[in-house]
Amino acid sequence: MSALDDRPAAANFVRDLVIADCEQGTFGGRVQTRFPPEPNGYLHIGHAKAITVDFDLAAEFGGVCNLRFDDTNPDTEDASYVKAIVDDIGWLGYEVATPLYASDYFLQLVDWAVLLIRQGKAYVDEQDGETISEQRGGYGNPGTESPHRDRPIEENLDLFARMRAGELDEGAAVLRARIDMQHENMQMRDPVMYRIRARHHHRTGDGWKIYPTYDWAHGQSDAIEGITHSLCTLEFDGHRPLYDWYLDQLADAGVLPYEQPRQSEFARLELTHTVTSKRKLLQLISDGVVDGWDDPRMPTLRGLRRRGYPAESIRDFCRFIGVSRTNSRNEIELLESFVRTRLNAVAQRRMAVLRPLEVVIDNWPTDDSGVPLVEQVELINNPENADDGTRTAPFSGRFWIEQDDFKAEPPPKYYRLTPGREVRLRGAFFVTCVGLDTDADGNVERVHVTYDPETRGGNASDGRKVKSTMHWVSADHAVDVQVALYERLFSAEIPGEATGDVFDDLNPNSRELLEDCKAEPALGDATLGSVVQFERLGYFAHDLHAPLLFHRTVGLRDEWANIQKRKG
RNA sequence: UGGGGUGUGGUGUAAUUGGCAACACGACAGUUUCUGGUUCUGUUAUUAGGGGUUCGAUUCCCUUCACCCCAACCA
Repeated sequence: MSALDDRPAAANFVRDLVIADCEQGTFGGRVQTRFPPEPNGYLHIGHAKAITVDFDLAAEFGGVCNLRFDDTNPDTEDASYVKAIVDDIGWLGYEVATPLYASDYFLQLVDWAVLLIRQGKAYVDEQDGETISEQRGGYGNPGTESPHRDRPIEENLDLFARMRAGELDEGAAVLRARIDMQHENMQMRDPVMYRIRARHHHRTGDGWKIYPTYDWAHGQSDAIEGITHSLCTLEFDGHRPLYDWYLDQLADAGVLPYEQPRQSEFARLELTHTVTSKRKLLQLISDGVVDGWDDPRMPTLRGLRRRGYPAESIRDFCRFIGVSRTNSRNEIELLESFVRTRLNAVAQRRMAVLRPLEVVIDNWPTDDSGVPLVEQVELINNPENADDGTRTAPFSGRFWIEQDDFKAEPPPKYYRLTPGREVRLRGAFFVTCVGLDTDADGNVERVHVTYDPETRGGNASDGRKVKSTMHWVSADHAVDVQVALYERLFSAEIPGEATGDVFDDLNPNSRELLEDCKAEPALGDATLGSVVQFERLGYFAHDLHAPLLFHRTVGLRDEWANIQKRKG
């Protein structure tokens, strides 16, 4: 654990609740949480918040957090997602001893359902879904009771057994809790506990013909595992009375193995310029807007990872934004600031030129046969970390600079290379612009400079200063690389706010692939997946597979860009 | 239409439960610097509105308003 991880957990209402429970001995001093994803999609930044809250809270109070797959709907779930989710959680930095599955409790759940039937608290309803829905009533109007609501217990037992045995067709019947069709909370109007679904399940195979609903499975799974604090998002707030009702019945029957767990809800994470809805992420892929779940523009953990976001920075962010019940949306800039903070400390510096402009040193020395001499200059790997040491880079009479770093006619406050001005080439020499070559259209093709041999290493012996230090890459030694530049996937802060359709706010320039970039030779020794800083440009991640492809993780804070933006 | 939830700067969270509204991001102005990065400093708020109780209210009471969630055999 690094220094940033040591900061005390921020105050929040859930943590206060846990502290109060510990003081009062509510759960015998135990704290146990769970993260319950449904294995039907990939984890994204929103899940990262839930994971961080669930795992950190348990860890802080000496408890454990279970990873439990909520695999109660065989229609959409798949084993491949299970694997990816376990993998992503591990990458985020959390240890999962053994993944658990709601499907492991199917037998227990059925036993408990039978218990409720015997107590007259559940019944089989043979009406179709549409009828049941109509009878549920609406906001303000009470529901009406099913004609099957008062059928004899033996009949319910028999019908439920037949549902389970596969003797009834899909949709022919459901098991319902017998609560209150007049209840002002819709969730309490005799909710469905089981539906008939003769499907293959990724873990239980073809044995089950009925599957429990979320509400019936979730709280009971919590109880079986000994969960104390069942944390979920705000939209489940209305389900809490039902969560408690089921557990109350089982507690009254004396069958719960642990203290009765409690559910608390907090606001989900929303980010500006980002969508996290599973449906919309899927559509981005199927429409070909992005390349897949791990496209560096995706808010998925796999995407962020490929983009170069350190797992620690995601955790820092999730810890910092807090836990509350206020619907809110965090600025993506905050996430990026945590990424920069982490990367600034650990990323080694390298030089690369994205849009090359050739510079020739007119007074550079040659050997007897007219070949330019080559100097090796020493460069610091990371000014933030002396232990990273130094490296050398070749320097000769021709090099590349960024097109942006030269202006024939400089705008106000521009202090990079311009005719007549002297600048420093990082770690090398001072050079002064003495001329330029242009093509037929007047575009700058090449810049001519002279260098001062007395400035070797980057300092003038007479102590004179220059306004600007620029990065460069020796033209005769450059490594050709490709760089993918990324901007926000959605240009609007709140995608879809204006028209109702998030896809109207897609940024057409979310990716720009630069094929003709020049990098210093040290970049040739790629460590796949690692992140470096290209000096003055930003942080760039080596692709996981292609050694000479770099993804821009995030740019450096750029005051010059702000100055230009302000001028419009 | 009924029920539930939430309102603190541009943004997100705090405030020892009635005592100078704090932290961070962003923005702006400086500082430092061989990265227009980093560092450091400063500026950026009548706590949704209106009443009340009190010496004193983000906190307690009344009231108005705004936003979010709920009528899947999804989770």
